[in-house]
Amino acid sequence: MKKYLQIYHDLLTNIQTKKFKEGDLLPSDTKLVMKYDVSRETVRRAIKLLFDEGYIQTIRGKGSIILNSDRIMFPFSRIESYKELVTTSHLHSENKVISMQEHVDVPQNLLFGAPSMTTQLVVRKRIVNDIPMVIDYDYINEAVVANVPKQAALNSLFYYFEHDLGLKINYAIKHITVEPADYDDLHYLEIDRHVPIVVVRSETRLSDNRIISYTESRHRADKFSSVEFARRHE
Amino acid sequence: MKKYLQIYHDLLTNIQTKKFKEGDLLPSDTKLVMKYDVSRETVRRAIKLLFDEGYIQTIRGKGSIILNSDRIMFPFSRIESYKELVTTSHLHSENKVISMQEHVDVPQNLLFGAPSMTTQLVVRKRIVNDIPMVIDYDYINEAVVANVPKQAALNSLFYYFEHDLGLKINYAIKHITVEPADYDDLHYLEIDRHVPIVVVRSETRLSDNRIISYTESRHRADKFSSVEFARRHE
DNA sequence: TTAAAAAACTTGTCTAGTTTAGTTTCTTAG
DNA sequence: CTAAGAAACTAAACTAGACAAGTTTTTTAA
Repeated sequence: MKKYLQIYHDLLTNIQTKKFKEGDLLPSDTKLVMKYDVSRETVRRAIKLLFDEGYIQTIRGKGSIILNSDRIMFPFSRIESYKELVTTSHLHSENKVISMQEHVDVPQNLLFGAPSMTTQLVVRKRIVNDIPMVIDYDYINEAVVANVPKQAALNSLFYYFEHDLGLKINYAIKHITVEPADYDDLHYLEIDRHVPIVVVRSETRLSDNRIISYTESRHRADKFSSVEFARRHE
Repeated sequence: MKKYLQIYHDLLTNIQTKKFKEGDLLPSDTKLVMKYDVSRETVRRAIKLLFDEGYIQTIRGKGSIILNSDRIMFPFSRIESYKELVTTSHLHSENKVISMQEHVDVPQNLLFGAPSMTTQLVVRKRIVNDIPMVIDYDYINEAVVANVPKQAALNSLFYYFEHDLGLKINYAIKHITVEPADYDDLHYLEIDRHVPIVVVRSETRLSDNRIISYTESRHRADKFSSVEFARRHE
């Protein structure tokens, strides 16, 4: 395990379990250097990660203040935020596979000009506390993943890609719009036609920059909520 | 000027002006070290920034691939994305001040449990290409900023805070929901009642962690669009 | 007692190296 | 000509220092 990630996770756990309280100062670089027996740069990498993700606020000459992290839990600027949301908030969640189909072309409006590819289409419905919340259309690149078993779709596609296939997912670009509900939305989400839909269209890539999937997630807007943390650079 | 920021801006300019083309490799660390006559760590800081913001994809052993940066231009996970959007896309934009009022309490739903404060409320309307797009309710902390002149509200509050007052804006937390239009939305945005509103409620802080403002931005959802870049950490 | 100066902290930036792990290119043996 | 191996490259992680620029605490002088 990389040292700086070890330190990062260690500190993060202390923040999330409130061992380090909001408003308090994190141990200084020097103390962390002594505690973990690493160089200062390594400590600073861990600190930088916490800073970038909005867990702390560093002030020169003073220290690193711990921020309220309860509020920065459910951004969609995280890949697969949905699974995280469900596990961290102890909701009862269910995945239903609506359909699976091989050798499908990716729709033009998902590609944003990129060249097309043959994919396996997985359509799923996510139900939280017995309320249908999201319909996901996943177009999985067949050049990368041969054939997704139904069990993987029921559980988590990302988990299957990373743990079972050993693929490294690296980043995603997400386009967010609000659109009227279409026929399938009405049907699968069991809403009436004046409920708008938050549509998140994304392209996901591996660490070698190959595209693994295109996804269209359709959330019922009345139940939709997201929190973003934005830091300013000079 | 900090060296790593200098290098960062230099490289970014080359990417944005397409001098470095999509799919090409950035000059290697060693070459950049020679070009800018700095240490490798300094080069790597600049590279890291580009990486974090989604401009490049680094692959160990290979190099740093330049990604398509046209698509990662308009996220709301940037503070004051609106001004950026307008300037980079050469739209004709106008700011109208609807009202200004001193000694106002911040509404409960904007505070998220934080203690209240006295603020100056500035209500504005943003018009792009003659279409009213957003209503902004800015509650500006009177303990930080004495009295905002109307001219600053007409131009840009952030510009006024940073350039005229020398304040350093550091980060913001943004809550995004979709809600039905209220009476003021219908009136000021000139829409009818079935157009939903994307509501972005945010808290903005300075680099010393003081709150400078709470903002509620109400966008007409049919014209709303955002792009988020999400990188995965282990 | 008070106020100024000094010391001891803090984070931020930077240097100059090493080792590790991965990719690409060239060379060499068959 | 081909395939295997070596060499030359690439980024990633880490070390051990330096000095700068702030804040806080302690000491000193009036």
